[in-house]
Amino acid sequence: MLKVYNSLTHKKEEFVPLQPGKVGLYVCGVTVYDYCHIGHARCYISFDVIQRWLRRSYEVTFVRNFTDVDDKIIKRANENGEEPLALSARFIDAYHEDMDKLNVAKADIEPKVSTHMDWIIRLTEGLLEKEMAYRVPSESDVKGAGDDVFYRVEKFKNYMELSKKNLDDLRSGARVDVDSRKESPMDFALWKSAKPGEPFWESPYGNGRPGWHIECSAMSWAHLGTSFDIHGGGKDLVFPHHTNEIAQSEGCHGEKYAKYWLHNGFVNVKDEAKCPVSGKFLAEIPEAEHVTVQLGEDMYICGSADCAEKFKAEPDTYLKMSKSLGNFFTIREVLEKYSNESLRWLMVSTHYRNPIGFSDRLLEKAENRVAYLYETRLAVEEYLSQHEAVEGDSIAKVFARDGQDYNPWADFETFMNDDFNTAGAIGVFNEFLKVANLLVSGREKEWTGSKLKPPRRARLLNEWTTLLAKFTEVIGLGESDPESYLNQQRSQRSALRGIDEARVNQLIADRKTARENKDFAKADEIRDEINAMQVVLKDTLSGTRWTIQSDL
RNA sequence: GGUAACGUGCCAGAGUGGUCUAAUGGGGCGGUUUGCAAAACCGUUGUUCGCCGGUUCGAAUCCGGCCGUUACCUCCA
Repeated sequence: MLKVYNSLTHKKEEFVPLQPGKVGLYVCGVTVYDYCHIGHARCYISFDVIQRWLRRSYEVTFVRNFTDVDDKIIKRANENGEEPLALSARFIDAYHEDMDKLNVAKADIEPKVSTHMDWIIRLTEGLLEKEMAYRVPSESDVKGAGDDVFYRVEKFKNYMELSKKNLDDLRSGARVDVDSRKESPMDFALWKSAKPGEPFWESPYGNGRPGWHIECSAMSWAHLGTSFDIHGGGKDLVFPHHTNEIAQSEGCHGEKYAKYWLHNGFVNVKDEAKCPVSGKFLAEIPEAEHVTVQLGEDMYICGSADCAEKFKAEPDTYLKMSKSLGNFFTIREVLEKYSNESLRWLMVSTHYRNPIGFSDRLLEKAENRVAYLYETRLAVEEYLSQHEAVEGDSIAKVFARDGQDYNPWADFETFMNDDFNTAGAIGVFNEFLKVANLLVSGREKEWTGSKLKPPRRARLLNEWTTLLAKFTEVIGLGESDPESYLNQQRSQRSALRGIDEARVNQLIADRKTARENKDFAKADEIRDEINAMQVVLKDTLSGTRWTIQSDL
C-alpha cells in the first residue's frame, strides 16, 4: 500500500486515486528564462522517481509545463534584444538537454503557456461570471490594452488551507507596493493589460497577457481535467503559487482541485572548508583534532597538529592549493566537474521532502558511490562471461539471515511505498550491490557461512542482474553501459586535473612488462610515478584498470 | 516582525511510542586478499538522537519552552 505525505492535510495518507488504476500528475515546470539550477534538478529528479514508481502500479498521465510567458522572460529578452518566445524556446531546449543528462524522463505532456491562451481566458471568464474576479481599467497607454483582471481573494473561503498562514499576517508582511486599483492588497492578477515593449494576446478584456499563477490552473484543466490526483512542486511554491492555483481552479470549477499535494525540499549550498595542507574536508575530521593557525590577521584551520606545523613552516606553498572551489548553481556548471549520475545519486539519497546539503564534498561522495555501482556491474559481467551457470537455490535462500529469506526487492518496495523514501531504498540497494561483490570475489561465505562453486555463483549473478534492472529502472541510476560510463567519468576527471591519459597508459604498459619480468622494484617505482599523478591502479584478472584518486 | 520546516553518532542519512544498546554509505582502526598496492570483502569503533522540562510501565519518536539552521511572507523548484 502506497502512502504519501499530503501537504494539504499535513499528514501521511493512503494513496487512493480518483479513478481506479489511473493517476493524473501535474508538476510545476520551469519559467524558461535561464539555465536550470540545482533546485530544479532536485525537484525534477524527485518527481521523476515518483513518476517511475507510480507507473509500476498505475496508468499515469504526467503533465509538466513550461511557463514561457512571464515578466522575467520579457525582461531578459528585452535586455538581449531577442523575441521573448525565441528566448524561452532556447531555454526549453537547454532544459531538455540538462534533463536528458540527469536521466529525467520527459513528461507525457509538456504544455506551454503561449499555446494555452484560450484555456486561460476560459478560466478567467468563469471566475468573472462567479464574481470571484473583477476587471479594472488599464493604466497602460498601449493601444488596445483594455482591463486588468484581479482575483477577489476575500471571496474564496479556504484561501489559506494549503499554506497554513492567515490573511492578516500576510497583509502586515506585504513588502510590495500595493496597487491602489485592487479591492484588497491580497488580490492577484489573472490578466495583465498590455504594456509598452511587452508581447500581448487578444482577450475579451483587451490585449494583454496572463498573470503568473493562472497558467498552471489552465494547463492542468486542459490536460487532466478539473480535478486530478497529484500536484507537485518545490516547497517554495506553496505560497503564493499553489495557494492561488487552488483559489483559481476551485473558485471556477467548484470542485476539489488536486487530491494530494507533494512538495519537495530545498537544496542548501554549503561552502565547506578544507585543510590547507592535507586537502581534507574539515567536516570529515573530528572538531577536537582541528588546529587553528594564525598568520597575521588571518585565521586558518588545519586538520591535525602535523598539518598545522607544516602550514606554519611554509604557508605560501599551501595557501596556493587551498583556493576555494566556489559554489555551483546551474546544472551545467555542476556537470562540468561531476558525472551526471553523481548529481542524481546525491538527490535520490535524501528523502524528497527533507532539505539537502549541496557541496563538492557530497558530490564527490556520490560520485564514488556511482563508480562503485558501475564497477560492480562490470565485475559481474566479467564473471558471467567466464563461468557457466547451473541450476540451484535463489538469492533469497542462499543469502537468508536468521531464518529469514533475503528479499531486497520487498524491502525496497516497502521504503518506496512509504512516501517514496528513496533514502531508505538506497540503503537496501547498497547492500544488494555488496551481494554481487561477495559472489564475484568468492567471499559469499562471509555472509552465508558456506562457500559456493563458480557455476552456482554464476546462477546467482544471473538472478542478481535481472533483479538489478528492477532497482535501476526505479531510481534511474546505473542504467548506462558500465565500461563507457566509467571511462567517461575518468576522462572528465583527467581533463579537469590535466592528466595525460596516453602517458598513464604507457606507464601501465611499462609496469606490466616489469611485472612479467618479476622486476617488482621497477614495477613499484612506475606505480609510484603513476600515483603521483593522482592516478590509482587496480589490478584485476583481466588486466590493470585505473581511476583518478578521489578528493576525499 | 509574522509563519513554517528542519536539528540523529567524525560525516552523510534512514528511523515518528517497545526486536532502536539507531538501517545504509563514507571515515578511522584491525584483518582477509594481493609479489606489494589499489579495489573488493570481513570485523571493529561510536550508549547516542540540539538543550531543558513534561506525558508514559516505556521516547530519537508525543507535548511545552528555549537555542540554532533554513525557507516563505506577490511572481524562486
